[in-house]
Amino acid sequence: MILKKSKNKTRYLILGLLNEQPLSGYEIKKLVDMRFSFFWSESFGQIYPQLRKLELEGAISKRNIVDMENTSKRDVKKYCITDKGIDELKEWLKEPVEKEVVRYELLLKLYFSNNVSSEVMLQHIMEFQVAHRKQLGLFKKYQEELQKSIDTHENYKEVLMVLSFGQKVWNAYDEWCEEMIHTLNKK
Amino acid sequence: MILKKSKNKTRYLILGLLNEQPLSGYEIKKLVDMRFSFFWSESFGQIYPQLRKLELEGAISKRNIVDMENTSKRDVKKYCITDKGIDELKEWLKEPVEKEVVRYELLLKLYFSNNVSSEVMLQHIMEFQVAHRKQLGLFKKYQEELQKSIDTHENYKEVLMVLSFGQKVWNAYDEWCEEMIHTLNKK
DNA sequence: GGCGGCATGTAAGTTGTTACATGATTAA
DNA sequence: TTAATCATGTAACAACTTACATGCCGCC
Repeated sequence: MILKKSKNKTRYLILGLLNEQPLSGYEIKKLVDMRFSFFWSESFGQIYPQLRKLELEGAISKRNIVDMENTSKRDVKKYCITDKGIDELKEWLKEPVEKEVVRYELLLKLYFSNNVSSEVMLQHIMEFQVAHRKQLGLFKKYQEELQKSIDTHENYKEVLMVLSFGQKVWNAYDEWCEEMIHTLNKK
Repeated sequence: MILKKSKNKTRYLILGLLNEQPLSGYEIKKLVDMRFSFFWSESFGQIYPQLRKLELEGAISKRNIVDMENTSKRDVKKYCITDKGIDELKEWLKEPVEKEVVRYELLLKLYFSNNVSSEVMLQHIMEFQVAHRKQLGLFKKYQEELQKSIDTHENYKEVLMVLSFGQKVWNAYDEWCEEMIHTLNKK
């Protein structure tokens, strides 16, 4: 009987984030959208059920907070990581990284694009460039912000490395787009 | 009543490939694994049912071939694209490209890696580099091969553009790995 | 005789998205 | 008062993987 390991990365994403600070499901979603969106994504439909599962298994614990701070009566469900959860996170960090999932619809279309006028591909590539340039601008902003708060971040070096990856790769995207736009315009 | 468009890209992958030449399900899988693996993937569990669906809808047609060429009696199911299929392919090519799916487990681990010794991340990054360097070497080989058979490829320009994307991005991966290995070794 | 590749397919399970329901609070 | 945002959740669906079943062929 082989023990099947969970391929569900949502689990470890939650553990990783809760290891920094207690969070609610909603806050996790927002954090991922803001910080991780260029290399990761999650939906509520994944987060909430996984939170329940992790709690049942004792990897995280729930604290119903009646929010003393701002006198609002709404109770937010904040989750904290447990020792068991920390252990599981560390185990996962040591395991080999699985091959990343990438699916570029742009390249699929480009490959088959001899069936369509070159203006169409030009348009697609220009849109791709605009979308990714927006992200490219954000990397610098994040890096500067991070510099200001080096002391409060125990993992600022790691975050810088992640941002550096983004910058390098998104820069490659941009250069490629420039070349392709040039090529297609000559046609 | 809003018409829901198929987000299932397998459909268009099949149409695109069959527009070049008639193929069997098995051949489609092999082709994707060889040519597209750096930006796309498909499994048999996606291909075969989609072939059936496309045939029922009249976008492709089946030819049971008794394989005259090599005297084997096995019948291979070769599929051809129909005019209806060509129309659908062209329509799809014109539609805006959806945001690509990317999920880098490596970056997720890196982000949380202050909880684990730096040797662990060093190992992960080195493995990432080796795997991607292998692909980086293939790009050049493909380009050279393509040069030899320019005349027989009506879409060689498009293929070159796709390969150029791979080269630029995989090169960025490699540079980033080099830097990170350097940084982590100093620790 | 057995193994690997060719070839087609399906069933079960997992993963992930989307749309919706609910309701409170906040800001225009 | 109406829209947006906060906040939690679920149900239905869609997409995708994995493992298996089947059987042929060729080769060592």
